[in-house]
Amino acid sequence: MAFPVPVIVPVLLPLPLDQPYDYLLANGDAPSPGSFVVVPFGPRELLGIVWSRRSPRPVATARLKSVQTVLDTPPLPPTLLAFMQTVADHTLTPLGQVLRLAIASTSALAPAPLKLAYRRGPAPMPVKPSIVTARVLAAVGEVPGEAPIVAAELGKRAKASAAALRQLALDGLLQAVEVDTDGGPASPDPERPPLALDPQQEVAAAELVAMVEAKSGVALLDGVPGSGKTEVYFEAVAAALRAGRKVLVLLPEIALSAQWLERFVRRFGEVPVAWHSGLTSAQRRDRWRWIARGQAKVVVGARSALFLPLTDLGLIVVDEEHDQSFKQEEGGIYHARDMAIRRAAIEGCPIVLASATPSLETILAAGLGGHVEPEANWRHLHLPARHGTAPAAALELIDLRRQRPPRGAFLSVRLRQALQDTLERDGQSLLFLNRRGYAPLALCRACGHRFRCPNCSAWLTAHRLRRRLQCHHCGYGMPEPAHCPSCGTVDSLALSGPGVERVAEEVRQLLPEARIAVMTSDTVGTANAAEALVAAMAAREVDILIGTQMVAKGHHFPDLLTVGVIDADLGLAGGDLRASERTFQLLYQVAGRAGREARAGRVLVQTHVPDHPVLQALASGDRDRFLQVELAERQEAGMPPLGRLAALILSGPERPLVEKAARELARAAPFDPDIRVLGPAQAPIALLRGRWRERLLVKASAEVDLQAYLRGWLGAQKFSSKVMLTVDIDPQSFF
DNA sequence: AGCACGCCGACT
DNA sequence: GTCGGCGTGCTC
Repeated sequence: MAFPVPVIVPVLLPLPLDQPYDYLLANGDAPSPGSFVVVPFGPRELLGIVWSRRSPRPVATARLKSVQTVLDTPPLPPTLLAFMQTVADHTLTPLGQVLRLAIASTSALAPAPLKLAYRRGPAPMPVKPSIVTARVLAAVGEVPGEAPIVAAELGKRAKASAAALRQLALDGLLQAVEVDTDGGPASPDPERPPLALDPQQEVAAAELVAMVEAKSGVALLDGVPGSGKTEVYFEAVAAALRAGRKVLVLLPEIALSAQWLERFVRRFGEVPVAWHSGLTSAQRRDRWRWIARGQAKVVVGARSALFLPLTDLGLIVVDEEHDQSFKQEEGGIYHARDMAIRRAAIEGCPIVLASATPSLETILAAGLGGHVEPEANWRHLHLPARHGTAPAAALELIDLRRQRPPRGAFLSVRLRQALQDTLERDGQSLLFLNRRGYAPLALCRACGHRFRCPNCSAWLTAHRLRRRLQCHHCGYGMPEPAHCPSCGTVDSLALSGPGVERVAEEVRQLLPEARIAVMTSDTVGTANAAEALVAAMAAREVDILIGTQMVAKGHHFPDLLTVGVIDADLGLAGGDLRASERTFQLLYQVAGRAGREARAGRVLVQTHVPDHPVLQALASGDRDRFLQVELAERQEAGMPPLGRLAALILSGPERPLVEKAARELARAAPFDPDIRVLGPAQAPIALLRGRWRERLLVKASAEVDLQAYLRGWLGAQKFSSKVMLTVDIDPQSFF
């Protein structure tokens, strides 16, 4: 008989700590790594997980505290633990902070509460039952011991109140029981007939299926909007399901729409398990448990789904892989696409990156740029043709320097005519302007005072509908002022520049009979509202849709004939590293909305710089030429993806302290011939949410171990507690 | 991340 | 004379 020997278990806590702490467990067997435990930590009690390796700096056994509880929640799988370590190493984020991403919510760990239900009780049927009693007894069935019915459901079916049911239970006519109603998710069926694919799609699908069978590989699935990328990767999903393995599909939050789910249901008969920020805590709890228990076969979610405890993964898909929203900027900075590639490697499964406008990183790795050989195990699957026979939309640049819109207006004559013409031909139009609100600048007509945010270095945007001035970087807002706070002049507010609300106003004056809708995060706050507007558009209840980048994402509107881009130059300003790439992707996606079925569409792009390479590439429809030029430029500048980059951001409420810390940090940078440290310089938005920001850029050649260099440098640094350092590996934007 | 312990200003 | 500010440091 074995004596219960106390074991030492390392426990990782969801705090910004880089190491597990050791605890004692009194009764023998150590729980497996990934198990959930509650431990005392200083004066408090915390939820943590058993980690896979001991703390590197052991503490005397006598000083160890004991694990308080081992929860019976399924442990996080070993592959997820390995993945968490990888993410921590790559992003220089403390391991414990990465754990926070994997523990969706504490309530996820509680089992679903049991529900009150009733079945037929032992008491005999009364001779003269009341009407309600008769209805209830008819609903539950005659025989005691039949399957119980959940109280709420029974009440609804028999039109009986909760009190009436309670009374019947007291009388013994009903018997109250508690039931577990969590039956798990529906199972998508891979054996249903696949959707019709054309020969090129068949070829791509077969390659993906082969990758699923080989359990490895990275594929760029590259095809214009409407080329059927989704249907193609569905066949890889089916192959993984047939092999009894599971699938994770990552989508940008906004793309996780009813339209995507409908297509999935059409192929697989059931909905997948969706994971996104809009779930209620009960939904989150149930779904997390389905996934942890291995019941969820297909999980589709936004970037946070990457940390779900899926086991037996047979395939990961990152759809719209170029999308900016895959880059998480708060609470641990990581890029979901890059991390998904690492998770696939750890899980031993292939990964598909789908996009009509792939990121330069993906283009380069797939060997498409012609700059370098493709990385081993990468392949490029091209879907050139549009599914169906829609002709590609013609794209026309409108030179605003020559075709100046009327004073105070933002639509050129050419664009106005196109809208009118489209309306007369009974087609739909879409106007794109990546600017919320009415006007990006509010000023006093009398003294020129400009309204700015007190917490950020940014102007306030005027929102006419709400009659407010609003900061788009923090929550600050104020009512539209009746008089100027600077000179006191009454009614002197002038609104300058266009926002979508103002464009809507202009269109309304121009075409009073048109049905107009505005789609921005202000007008459609929830996923459901966005869904409803998309449905209204698809049902031809809207003639002209005006929106921000929300409208650029994969919606399908068959009668959309005209797409107008109000200001193509917006994204090009600012000298951002990825300005060209982003603008190209966004405008290409917007343009892809036009004329997707039988009728030819047209795309009109207003610009002041029609000669800009991005716009020339768009006009010629030559995506690959744009990629060549852009890659060559990045190579010249030593910028990603041909070089490596990290941004160090110091921030804090006191400007001098932040500046001093930044200077000292730069001075402490170790010398390395392959690395250049630039800065410090003020971040483009120097004041953000009340914090001053200074930035350093670390540039290295592609072969350098940037993380090792940064660890060596930053590990030795001490900061005042009023200054915070954020490390952004492979920064996407410079804000 | 909390929370405690530790040194300098305005109050019962 | 204390109450309390938040700056530094620790938590197995």
